[in-house]
Amino acid sequence: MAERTSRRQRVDERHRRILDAARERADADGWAAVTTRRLADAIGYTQPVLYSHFPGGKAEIMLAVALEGFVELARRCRAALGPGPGRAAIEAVAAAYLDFGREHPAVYEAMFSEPLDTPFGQDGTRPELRAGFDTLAEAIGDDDGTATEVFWSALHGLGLLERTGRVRPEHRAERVAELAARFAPPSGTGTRPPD
Amino acid sequence: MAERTSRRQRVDERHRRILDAARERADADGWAAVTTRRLADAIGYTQPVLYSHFPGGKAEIMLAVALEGFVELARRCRAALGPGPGRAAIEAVAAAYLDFGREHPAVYEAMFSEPLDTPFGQDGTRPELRAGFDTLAEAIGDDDGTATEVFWSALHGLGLLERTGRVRPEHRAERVAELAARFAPPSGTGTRPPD
DNA sequence: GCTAGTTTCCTAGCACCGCTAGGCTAGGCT
DNA sequence: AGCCTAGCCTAGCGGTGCTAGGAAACTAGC
Repeated sequence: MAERTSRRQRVDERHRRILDAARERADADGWAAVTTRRLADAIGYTQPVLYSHFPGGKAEIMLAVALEGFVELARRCRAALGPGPGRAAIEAVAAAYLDFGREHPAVYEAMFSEPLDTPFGQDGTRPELRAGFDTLAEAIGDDDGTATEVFWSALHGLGLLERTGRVRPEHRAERVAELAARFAPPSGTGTRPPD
Repeated sequence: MAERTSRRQRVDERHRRILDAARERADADGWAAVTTRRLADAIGYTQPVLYSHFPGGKAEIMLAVALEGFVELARRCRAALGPGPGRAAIEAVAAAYLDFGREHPAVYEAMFSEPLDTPFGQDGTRPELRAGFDTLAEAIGDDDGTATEVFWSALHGLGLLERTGRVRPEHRAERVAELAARFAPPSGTGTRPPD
């Protein structure tokens, strides 16, 4: 019995090491640099071992990294969200969101750039994918969903355009402030953009 | 002389066929489906011929497709922009922008998902890359640039999240309306979101 | 201790990728 | 006629994701 537990532990630990190696390498050099051979090398085994953990191959590994990313992103946004809605809360959540995207570009890419067959529409969506969206909705005081979708889109676009150098890097704070001003709830401190 | 012109014409026409084949195949099946072998087959030549037109290989072909995309996207946005700022103009420009992204997903991807070493910051940016941005700025009546960057980010994010199925497809019109309401200029018809 | 069966892992190979070196052929020039 | 150049193709490099099949090690029953 202890024998079997030990075996299970070894398998689990290897599972973790695959995901950690994939995430770190991808965040450092992009998903193209994550190859099955390098990944196998990183964990001290050969390619086929990866397929015993992830039969779907590289795509399934990316999906697993993405799912963990959703949990982490939601956790960070939740932590940044203060007691109630308002511009400060929106800015804090936005900054947390963008920070995550900047720190883990490849995880973020796996989360959002791939079609990801699992449903995302608000009905059948898995709870871990839903938590981040709910936090964004709470930040801007939206209960319909449309405003949250637009707010989220703006965050998503901001992170991507910043990463690919399409917007002025030094104006990041102004953009976050502008975004918060545009999406502050009507009854908040103010709805007009600054300046 | 006519001989040389004819030769030049043949080269130019082949150049065009490469770009057209790449764009069509990519928009239909994604850039991963655009391989140098298939591309060479499509134009009736072999692989090395591609490299006489585009020494940088596939990356340079994608860049060329992207540059043409910038021109077309700017043209469409400009055409959609009415006489002056206002919610209707914003909605029209936003719809034109999103339509382009939906019709040419791979062109759009080449335009914005790649790092694209040519500068994008407002100083040394090539005019064809600048035209679309200027149109967006004009639509929302912004002259600073920050609001335009955020507006553009929202459009960018909307298109991408829509394509990857992260937002409810049937709410597209509501999102565009919401976006226009949030970014309508202060002196416009109204600055409050609808509903 | 010995054998049979299972689990675990690696070797070797497939088809495909982007890309390139080198040779063949056809045409213009001297 | 002979050479030179441009244009194109054949063949091949190293790398990719992925998989079939066999070797080795470990477990269980006697």
